[in-house]
Amino acid sequence: ETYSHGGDADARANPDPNTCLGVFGLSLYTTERDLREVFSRYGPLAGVNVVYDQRTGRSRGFAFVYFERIEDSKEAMERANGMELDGRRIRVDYSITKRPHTPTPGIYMGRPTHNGGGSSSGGRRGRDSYYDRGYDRYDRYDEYDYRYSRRRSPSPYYSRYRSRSRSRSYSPRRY
DNA sequence: GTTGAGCGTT
Repeated sequence: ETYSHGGDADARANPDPNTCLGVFGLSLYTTERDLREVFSRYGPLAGVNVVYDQRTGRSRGFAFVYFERIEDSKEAMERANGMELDGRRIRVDYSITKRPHTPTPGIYMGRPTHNGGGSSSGGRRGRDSYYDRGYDRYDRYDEYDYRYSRRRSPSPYYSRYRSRSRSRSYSPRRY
């Protein structure tokens, strides 16, 4: 195991049934639209989210599919796990994480600090406790994050390539 | 069509 969390390893191996499915082993060229086509066969979806590499903009090869109903996600998990998609055999399992990380608020939300300790190393600052509570609070995901995660075109890879070749198409061909 | 196995802040 690459995970040193001990008890969490079991939760990773056997996630509880959930409306959020993790889909792994995807082709780099499988888009959210492709996943939507496949997984909407099992029931209405609440959202689809391919995880992209922040630097390259390419797919990292896994995605999250959200169902409205848990019965549908169960069926999708059983039927779509191991299916071939874009030449890859995909793995489908209940997600252990529910949603992307909560963005940093940028302001201090913690308890007021009294300058008594002033330790730069130790202890738990107010910021940490804010994050801890934030996770629990938003653990039950709502429609808040999927609405605006859909606006971007799935392939910045392509748009870069397109604009480049487009500017080149005006130069004359030779030889 | 840079692959592995991947649980997420575009």
